[in-house]
Amino acid sequence: MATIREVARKAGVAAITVSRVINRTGYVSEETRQRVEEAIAELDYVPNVLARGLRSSRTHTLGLLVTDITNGFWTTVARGAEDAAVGSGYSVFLCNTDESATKQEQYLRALLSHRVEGAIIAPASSDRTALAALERARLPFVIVDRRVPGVNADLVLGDSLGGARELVGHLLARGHRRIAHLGGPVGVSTADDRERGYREALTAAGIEVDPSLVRRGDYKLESGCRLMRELLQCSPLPTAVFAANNVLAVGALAALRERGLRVPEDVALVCFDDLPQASLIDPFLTVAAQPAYELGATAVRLLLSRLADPHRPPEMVVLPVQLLIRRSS
Amino acid sequence: MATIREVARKAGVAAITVSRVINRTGYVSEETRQRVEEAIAELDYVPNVLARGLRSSRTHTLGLLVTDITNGFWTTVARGAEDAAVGSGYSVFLCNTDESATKQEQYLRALLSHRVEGAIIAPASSDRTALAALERARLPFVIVDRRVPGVNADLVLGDSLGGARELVGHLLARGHRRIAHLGGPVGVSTADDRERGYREALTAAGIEVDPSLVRRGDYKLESGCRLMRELLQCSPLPTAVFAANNVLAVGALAALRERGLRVPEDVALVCFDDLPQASLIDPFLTVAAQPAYELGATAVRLLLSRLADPHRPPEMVVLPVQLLIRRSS
DNA sequence: TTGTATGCGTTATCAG
DNA sequence: CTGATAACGCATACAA
Repeated sequence: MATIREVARKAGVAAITVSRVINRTGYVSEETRQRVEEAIAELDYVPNVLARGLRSSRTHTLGLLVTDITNGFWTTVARGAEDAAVGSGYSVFLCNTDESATKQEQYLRALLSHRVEGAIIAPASSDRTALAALERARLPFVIVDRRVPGVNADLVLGDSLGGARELVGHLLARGHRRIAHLGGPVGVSTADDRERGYREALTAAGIEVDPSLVRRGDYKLESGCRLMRELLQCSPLPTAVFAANNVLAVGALAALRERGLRVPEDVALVCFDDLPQASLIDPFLTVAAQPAYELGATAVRLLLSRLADPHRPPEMVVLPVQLLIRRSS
Repeated sequence: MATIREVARKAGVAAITVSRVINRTGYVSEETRQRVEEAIAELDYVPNVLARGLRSSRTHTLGLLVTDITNGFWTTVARGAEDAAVGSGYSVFLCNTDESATKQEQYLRALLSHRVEGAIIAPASSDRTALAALERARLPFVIVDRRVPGVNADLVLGDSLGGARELVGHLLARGHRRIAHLGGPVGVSTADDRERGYREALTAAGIEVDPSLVRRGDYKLESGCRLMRELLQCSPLPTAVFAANNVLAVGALAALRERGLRVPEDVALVCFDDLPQASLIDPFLTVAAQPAYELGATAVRLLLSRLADPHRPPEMVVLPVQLLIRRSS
């Protein structure tokens, strides 16, 4: 691969002049610029970002850690983040932690090692020490989707509490009284908030929460399937189920089918997060859709604003969720 | 951030000794190693991959270009690739070209600029000049999912032709005679092969292909919707539809619903590529599932083997698809 | 408007 | 087993 010096020699200038042409810094005469650009084209010159980053400590790169790359919610967050970043001249390293604290740690090291200028993190664990490495390294970061207590960083969330209340309120309005909850990981703020919203909605309606109808697992398919199977042991059966996210809901559907139960005829089902493809397919679950694209884009905006002003106080942005009512409930 | 020299000073050794400890190259006494590792831990030292890559031109990084990050097929390919890469000490830059030749070009430049050691590419266009930049830069690469005529590179494909024949064969066995085809982009090998398989299966069954039942678009939701609407103008209506991929199928479903038609009662629908979540939901499309994870993993294996032996002749690997028969057809 | 000297953090090379 | 020196490709600081 050609280097900046080879380009310079071909164009009959010094390397720094080529640098100035590429980066549009400083003055270069029109004629010189022409010659340099020709030389660049002829040699297929591609600047070496390693050398550039090493010298300038500006890598124009951000990191994004998501917890489940196969979930449409997260790929949409990623697209929102990427579009916002590219629009500002940054690229994004997309990393999938799979809800694993170990993978999260490895990727955070990798991001530090690549000298990204900032990171957007959906924390796999609520343990704030997991982010301590970033703080020690003074790497600016934004937390997305989940609160982590005691971490002093910008934060972008969907309104889990409000969304859960609305979903359960929707079921109540349809006449359901025996409503179960399939919850996510204990300690993950979205899961905790959604359970709280569920409880508050029931209590406000004068319904006592039946502890046997509240199950917590993790945000995985198997969990949804297993917890739903457990719920189906209850008697009487719940008439409706509120799943804490889309993956849990799909797992629950599998368990329901297994038992020959139809949605919504036999059991109503609602969940957090949209099912992009399935939304076009029966049974059309009612969902509380988070603005995933905006979550990603907002996180990048906050991060870039922090890079510009490292001393501004941390912000918390809570984006509203949208209730998409479909025929299932 | 601490540098290797600071670690060296703290441990009372030369920088190169720290390097040897980190990279497990050369001999270091057990006692020295201990001291160095302590210093690394105390200083939170994270090696700078920019400097490392600059000096050694080994970045331990691969690039992966996919055409649609929101499609579960491609996220699964990415996971397969990533697992295989990480297992061999590589990390992967995941890039989403969105089927756009322009984005593909930008990302290829970015990969060259980051000095990745190799790339895995799902070509957004069948234009081989799009890959010329890689050949000029002598960057080893593997093509995945789609053939590009005239490119001399390793290739990993699913069996589009065979899978299409099987899917259409399945419909024929169910008694369908008027079968439509929703095809992908003209010139994209998967789309071309699938149309060919469709035609061959019909011809072999003694059925003449009705040109008005064959529509080609791109692999986007809108395309599936629009083409299906067009098909619904035909008279008599087709009794079955073969969509060239999962996204087209979902678009087709939307158009069918719009017209109040049920799947499979009114129109049978089959497609290429699985619908991971929707598979648990009605209407349970019969699909030809490609081994997406293995496609990704195989591509990485081929790429790494090429890095080890740049002169071995290119290989072509065709992985079989699996017919998942569900109740829709 | 252009150029020279220098160093970013690491590892290759050679020396001991 | 350990170290000194130089160089990777580029951009900063300063000079002309």
